Amino acid sequence: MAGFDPPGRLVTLTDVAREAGVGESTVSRVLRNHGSYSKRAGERVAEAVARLGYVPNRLAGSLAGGGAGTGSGLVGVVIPSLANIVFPDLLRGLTAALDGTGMQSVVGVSEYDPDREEALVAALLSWRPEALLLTGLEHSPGTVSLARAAGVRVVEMIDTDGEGIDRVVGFSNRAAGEASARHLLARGYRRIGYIGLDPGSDRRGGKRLAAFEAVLAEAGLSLVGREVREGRSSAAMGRAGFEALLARHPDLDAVYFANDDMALGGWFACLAAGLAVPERIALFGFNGLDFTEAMPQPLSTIRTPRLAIGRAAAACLTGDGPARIDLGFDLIEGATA
Amino acid sequence: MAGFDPPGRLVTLTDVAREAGVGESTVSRVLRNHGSYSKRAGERVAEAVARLGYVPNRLAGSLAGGGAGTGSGLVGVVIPSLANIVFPDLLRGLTAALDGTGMQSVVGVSEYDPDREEALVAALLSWRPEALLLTGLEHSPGTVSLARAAGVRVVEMIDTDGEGIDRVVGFSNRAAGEASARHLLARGYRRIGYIGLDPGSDRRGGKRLAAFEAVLAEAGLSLVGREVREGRSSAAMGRAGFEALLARHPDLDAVYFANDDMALGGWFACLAAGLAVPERIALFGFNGLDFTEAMPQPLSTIRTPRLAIGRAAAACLTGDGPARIDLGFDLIEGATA
DNA sequence: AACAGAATTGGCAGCGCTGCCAAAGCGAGA
DNA sequence: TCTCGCTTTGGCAGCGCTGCCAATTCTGTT
Repeated sequence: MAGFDPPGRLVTLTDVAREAGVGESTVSRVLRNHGSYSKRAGERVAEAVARLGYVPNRLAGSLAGGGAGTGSGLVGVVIPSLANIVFPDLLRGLTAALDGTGMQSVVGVSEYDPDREEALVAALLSWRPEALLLTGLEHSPGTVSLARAAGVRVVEMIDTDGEGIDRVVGFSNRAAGEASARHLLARGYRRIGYIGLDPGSDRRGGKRLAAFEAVLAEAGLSLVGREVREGRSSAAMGRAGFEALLARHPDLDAVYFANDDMALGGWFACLAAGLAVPERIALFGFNGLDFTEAMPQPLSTIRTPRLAIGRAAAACLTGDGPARIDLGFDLIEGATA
Repeated sequence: MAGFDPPGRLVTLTDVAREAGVGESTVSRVLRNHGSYSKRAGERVAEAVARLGYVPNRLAGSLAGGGAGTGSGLVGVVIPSLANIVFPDLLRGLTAALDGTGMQSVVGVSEYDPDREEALVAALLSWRPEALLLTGLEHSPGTVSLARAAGVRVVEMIDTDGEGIDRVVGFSNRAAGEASARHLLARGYRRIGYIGLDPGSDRRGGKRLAAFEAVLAEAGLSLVGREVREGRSSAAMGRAGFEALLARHPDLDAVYFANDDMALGGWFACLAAGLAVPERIALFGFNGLDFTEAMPQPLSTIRTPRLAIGRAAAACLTGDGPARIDLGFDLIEGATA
């Protein structure tokens, strides 16, 4: 039952031309609706295509279509992870915007490893994509030179704090960190802890934290304690981290989390331990994931424009927009801080 | 600063051959490490590649490489959504398994629309992928005939309840629904409600529900009430649905949710309303998402082998495994039912 | 009916690469 | 030194399609 009608050759454009009784160029023009052709030719070709079940070969089409410039219809995308809904959200915005343009994205997952990112970029470029979408601004030198030499549009998504290769779409993680700190300070919290991931791999989290600490320093404060974990962030990690941190620093009055997943874990921990939030201890997250607003106490967090970033990145591919698009973020006051 | 060194032609294999002072075929053999060549030739080619910054053109490679069979190195994947972490998990398993094989996946998102799925399949097939990975067993006739005519391996993921086109990898949603019902019955719950999505689009959820109801019927019971919502499932939707359902049927003693996100929303609703779980009302989810185990009361749910499905699907592409792989699922007793 | 100008059409080179094949290089035995 | 058998090499056709160009077929005029 495997799908093998003719195990051999697939239907080609030449077959369609023969079947329709027209020339190859005419078929090509009809199929792409490019150039002029008669109504009659259009009908005959459409019939032949239907009869033969022709599926165009875009490998050939892209190869033929003027090597550089005309475009293959592929977009190469590198994201660090699929485990965190943030990146699928990015892809969602992207594919939604790409839908109907005839472009497809080829996705690589770097697992936060710059070397792997470089390998992926090389692999993706071998498909001669029309554009390359990367995540963040930190890349290996090899990645940068590959991207530059490719002669295609390069869009770096999410982070706007630094120099980009070509186009940059995102928001300022630094500003997000600062806003978080200012919010906590304004609410009167002074004994603040942090729970996050290894800044070596979580570059953007590291930027937020640095900005957060800078604001604390301005106020003559510093983090009371921090708990940094390795691996994939999760509610379980957030809960364990929170419990460990609170055991070390029972006098904390607020905790800043690297993201909402971990913050949810922290909230679970409070619930389990009977700690009043935010009276006994305040929680502040990052990302503004869907579930936060359904919580009995909506999580105080920062909502990032993930879909919009994906969409804007797609828009960059075609238009000649600005080199840098800052989509900002929203501070969600919530009820946990 | 855009990445445009030579706005015109990119480096080709012919350039490398000239630079290295060897023939094109030799370069090709060296680069693919296929066929025999001297050590000296290998070195000269490697140097020339490095010097020129050559990136192979796989469009051309795949086109040349014996049309059918030799393989393009692309895998076409269609998933219904990126908004639900379940499908990124699938991709994660897949890309992890594909990593190092030189294959890349091209992903399309159908948004649960069979027509869109068909369009995506056609679009993906135009890249002459080596395999086509679909989600679920329900497809439009057009999708099925396209897939069959393509002459490539077709793998349908997640659901094993029904006939597949070629290969099927997943678990039985029917069995999952039955297991959920048996669990609730065994725990003594009798007045059970359901909160889920429109079964027209959520086919697999519909299968689970049907099986769930069949088990209830065997025990002489039926669902006390159900709340079916449209759109993207979320904790907020689960919470709203739960509150609506409970308002209509205050005597419910358990609720079966279409997935964990909605169940989390239900749990939030209980927390907010001060309803004891599971004493006053029990909650049962589906999927076994990460956060469920970090909850103060771990959610009672069914853990689905999403990563393993992705991995197994990747394994199908190469090997000649069985037509159907059932990876099963785990019932997580949890503490909410 | 003849003609200019526009619309439509087919032929064919070539995109960059791989597979095939024949030619060349090489070492060892006669 | 010459020949045999193996390894290594380069040339070239062709994958399926598109772009270009010249040929052909219309149109509306005069």
